[in-house]
Amino acid sequence: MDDQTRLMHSHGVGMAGHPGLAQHMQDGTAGTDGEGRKQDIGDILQQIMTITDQSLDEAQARKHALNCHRMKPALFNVLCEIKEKTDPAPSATSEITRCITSQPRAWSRDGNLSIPVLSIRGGQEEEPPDPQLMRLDNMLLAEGVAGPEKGGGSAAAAAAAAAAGGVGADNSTEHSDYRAKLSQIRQIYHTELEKYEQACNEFTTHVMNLLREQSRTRPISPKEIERMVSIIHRKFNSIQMQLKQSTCEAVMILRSRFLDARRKRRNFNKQATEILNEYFYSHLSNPYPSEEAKEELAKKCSITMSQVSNWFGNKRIRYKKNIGKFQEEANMYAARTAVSATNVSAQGSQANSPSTPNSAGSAGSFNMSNSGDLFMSVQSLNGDSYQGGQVGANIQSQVDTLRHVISQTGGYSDSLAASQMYSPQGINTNGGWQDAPTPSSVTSPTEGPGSHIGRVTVKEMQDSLMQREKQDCCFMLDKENTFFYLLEFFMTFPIVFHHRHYGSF
DNA sequence: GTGAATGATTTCGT
DNA sequence: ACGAAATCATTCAC
Repeated sequence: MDDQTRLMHSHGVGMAGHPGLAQHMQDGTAGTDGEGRKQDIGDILQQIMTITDQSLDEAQARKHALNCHRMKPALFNVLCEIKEKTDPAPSATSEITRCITSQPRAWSRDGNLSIPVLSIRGGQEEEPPDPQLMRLDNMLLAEGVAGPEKGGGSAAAAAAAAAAGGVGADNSTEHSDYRAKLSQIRQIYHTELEKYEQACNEFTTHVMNLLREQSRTRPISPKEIERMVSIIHRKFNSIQMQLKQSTCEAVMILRSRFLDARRKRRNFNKQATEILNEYFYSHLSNPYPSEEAKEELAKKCSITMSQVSNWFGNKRIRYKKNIGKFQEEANMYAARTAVSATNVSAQGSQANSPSTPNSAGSAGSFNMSNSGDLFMSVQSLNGDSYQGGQVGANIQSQVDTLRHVISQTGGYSDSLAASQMYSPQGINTNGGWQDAPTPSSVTSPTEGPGSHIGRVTVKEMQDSLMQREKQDCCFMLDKENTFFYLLEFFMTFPIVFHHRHYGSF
C-alpha cells in the first residue's frame, strides 16, 4: 500500500459517497443543518481560492484559520477522493518515491505531510548521462579544472607546454602565468559550482516546504513532488552545463593565448642565431645538420631540436630564394669561420700534436666537431692518407667558406667559374642543394682545370681583399687580421689540399 | 601604423 | 619521416 493509498485510507477515503464528510456529519462535529454545512464548505473553498489575493500576513492568518476550521478534515477527504479518481497511483520505482516511502512518515490526520529533504545527487543519479555534459566534464578534468586540485592544473599545463614545444627559460614564467590563470578559472568554477548546488538545494528545500505547506490543504502525491524536484534539477543542471561550457571556453582561450606556439613566438636570442648561422654558413654546401648536430645545436642554443629543424628549413628556403640578400651575412660568417679555422691551424702547428684536435675556436666560433675535424683533415692530408667521409665533408665546408669569401672579394678572374662555385653556393640547377661533395669531388679532374683556386695568387688575394675592404665590405675583423688570417688559412689548408691534386699554387 | 624579419605550421612530394 | 614551399602570426625597427 503506497503513501497515497495510506493517506486516502487514513482519511477514510474509499467509502461510498463522501465518507469523510459523512463521518463528520455523523459524529456531530459537522452540525445539523445541511444547508449550513454546504455554506461552510462553500466559504472554505471561496477563502482558499481568494487566498492569493490577500497580503502575506492576511493570507497566513487566513490559512491558519482554515487549517483550524472544523470542516477542514472533511474538505481534505473530499479532495483526496477527487484526486484519487483523477490521478492514478504514482510509480514507486523512482529514487524520489523510494526516498519518500522509505521515510517513517505518512499523511497525518490533519493532512500534514512530513517531506524529507531530497538530495540533488539522488535526483541526478537517475538522469541519463548527457554526452555533451560528459564531454565537458572530461575536458575540465583533462585541463585540470575539475578533479583533484593538486598537480591537476600544473600537470595539464606542463603537458600542454610540452606538446607545444618549449623555448627554454622563457617557458617557466609563461607556464607559471598559465598555471595562475588556470588556477583562477578553477577557483571561479568551483565557487560557482558550489553556489549553484547550494542554490539548487535551497530552492528544492523551499519548494518542498511550500508543498508541505500546501499539503495541509490539498493532497500532494509523491509523483508531483518528484516531478517538481526533477524540474528544479533540470533547470539547475542546464545552468551548470552553461557554467561548464563557459569554463571550457575560458580554458581554451587561455590555452591558445599561452600555449599556441604561433602566438607566443619569440625570436631566438642573438647568440643562438649566431650559432645557427655559423653552422649554416660553414656547411653551406650541405646545410643539413645530422641528428647529432641538431641535438648539439639545440643544446647550445637552448632550443628544441624541432626548432633547430625549423630554423634550418626556413634558412635554406630563404637563402635559396634570395641569395643576394644573404651575401653580406654569408661573408661575415665565412670570415669568422675562416678566422677560427686559422686559429686552429695556428694552435695545431704550434702544438704539433694531432691528439689535441678540438682546442680551436675563437670567441663565438662554432665549437663542435668542425674544427677538430678540420685539424684532423689537415693531419691526414699532410700524411697523404685522406680517407673522405666526415672529415672530408668538414674540410669541404671550410673550403666552401673560403671560396665564398674569395668569390665575394672578386678574387676569381673567371666569373663563370666563380658563379658556378658560389652563386648559388651549393645549390644545383634543380634548385636544391647538391649532395655534400667529397674533397675528391671538389678537386676532381672534371672540376680541375676550371677550378681557379689553384690559380689564385697571394697577390691577387691581397688586392681583392684590400679592394673589397676599401668598398666598406662587411668583414667584422680589422684589415690586418682579416687578410692574414685568410691568407694563412688559405695557404695552410686549401693550398696543401689542392697542391696534393694539382701540384702547384 | 607599416613593412621587413622571423619562428611555426601546413601542405605536398618523395 | 623528412624536406621544400607556401603561409600564418608575431616581433621589431622605423
